[in-house]
Amino acid sequence: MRNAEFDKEKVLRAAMCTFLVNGYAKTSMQDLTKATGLHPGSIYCAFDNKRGLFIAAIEQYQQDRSQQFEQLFANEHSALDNLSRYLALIVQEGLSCDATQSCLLTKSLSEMGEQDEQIKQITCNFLQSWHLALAQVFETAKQQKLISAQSNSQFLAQYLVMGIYGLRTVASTQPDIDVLQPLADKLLADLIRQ
Amino acid sequence: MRNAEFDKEKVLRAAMCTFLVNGYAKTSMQDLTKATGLHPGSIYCAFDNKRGLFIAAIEQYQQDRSQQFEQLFANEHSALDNLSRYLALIVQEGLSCDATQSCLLTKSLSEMGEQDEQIKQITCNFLQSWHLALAQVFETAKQQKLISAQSNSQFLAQYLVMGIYGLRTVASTQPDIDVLQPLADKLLADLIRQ
DNA sequence: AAAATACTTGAATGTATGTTCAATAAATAA
DNA sequence: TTATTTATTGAACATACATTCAAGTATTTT
Repeated sequence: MRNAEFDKEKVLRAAMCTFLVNGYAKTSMQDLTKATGLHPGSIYCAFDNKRGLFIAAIEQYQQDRSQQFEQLFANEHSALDNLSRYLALIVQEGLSCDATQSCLLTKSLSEMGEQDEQIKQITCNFLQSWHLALAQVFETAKQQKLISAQSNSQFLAQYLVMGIYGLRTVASTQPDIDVLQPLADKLLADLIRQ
Repeated sequence: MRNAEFDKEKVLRAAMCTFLVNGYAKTSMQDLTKATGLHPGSIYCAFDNKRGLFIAAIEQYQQDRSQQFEQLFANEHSALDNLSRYLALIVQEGLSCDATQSCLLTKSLSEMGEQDEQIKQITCNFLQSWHLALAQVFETAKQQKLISAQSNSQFLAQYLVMGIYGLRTVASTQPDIDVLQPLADKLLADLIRQ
């Protein structure tokens, strides 16, 4: 027996960044060996092929984002304050003009959803679980009497998801705080309005 | 002298569809010769190279969309009715599950914006002119006293742009009328609210 | 009609790519 | 220690790709 020498999470995050900057198709194995420090054979041994590494990177991405999400919402603050902080974070990411801060799930879905059914399934499932997590936040807001008891948490979460997708795209054309912050503010206001 | 034998607009729309389905990187010259009916040499003669054909296809896309937009809004109906019809169209496109109905500008920006500055500029400019056209619609709504005179048309258009970006992404994960229509309805309602 | 011009054809070219593999090294088990 | 298993190395491979080009064809100009 012999264990792998490399740190799997580090390798996956390096691959993740490379895929985020170049996209899947334009990321070469050479890019990946440079970014991860692994030789081709090691990548094929550990992840089967380029696509396998990509899928593993997507899964790592989801895990990292989920953990970040839980950390942000795991407190006793008002759910709406947490939502506000969450949107501020997304605005910040948009301002950074850093491709490694954008969403690997939507980017991959946009690039490959049409041609790779499995990757479409994986990304859609992860996006769906994000939607559900947001719905939970609105449920909490309801319990905290911050929004009307008649509110449809599911729907509000869907609307917020839509808004965040849109906000990220706007950020890619206008990474400007004076553009993004008012949009985020109105989005939140429209969500909590009775 | 001798004129090209092919119909340039037809060729560009065929290329457009191919790029929309496969993305730029995964569209091969072979795909393009098959889709357009042109031989490689003809493509290189008319458009320089694959990238030149891509840029020409983007420009054709913008022209087609602008024309469609103007047709939809060139009437004496209420500006809000026109907006409502416009959103219904976008919902329809989302339901179609047809990659050729999605937005070539945002898709190209997402795929290549990080690596090709010129394509980033072109797509951002076209998206910006769309934003301006929508701002004009809100100006009209203001003149028609359909929205408050204090409304910021520029901002409302930006918010609508954000919503449409988001709606299109939601459609790619859930092409379901029961998901998309309520989102479009709330988006419009939030726009015209005082 | 003849010359000139410009488009069309499709095979050929060189390059870049994802992948494989045999040799080597390291770790564990017997 | 020895045997066995598994990871690492990096050169080699086959393929697929964007692009070129020389020959052929059609149209216009003189």
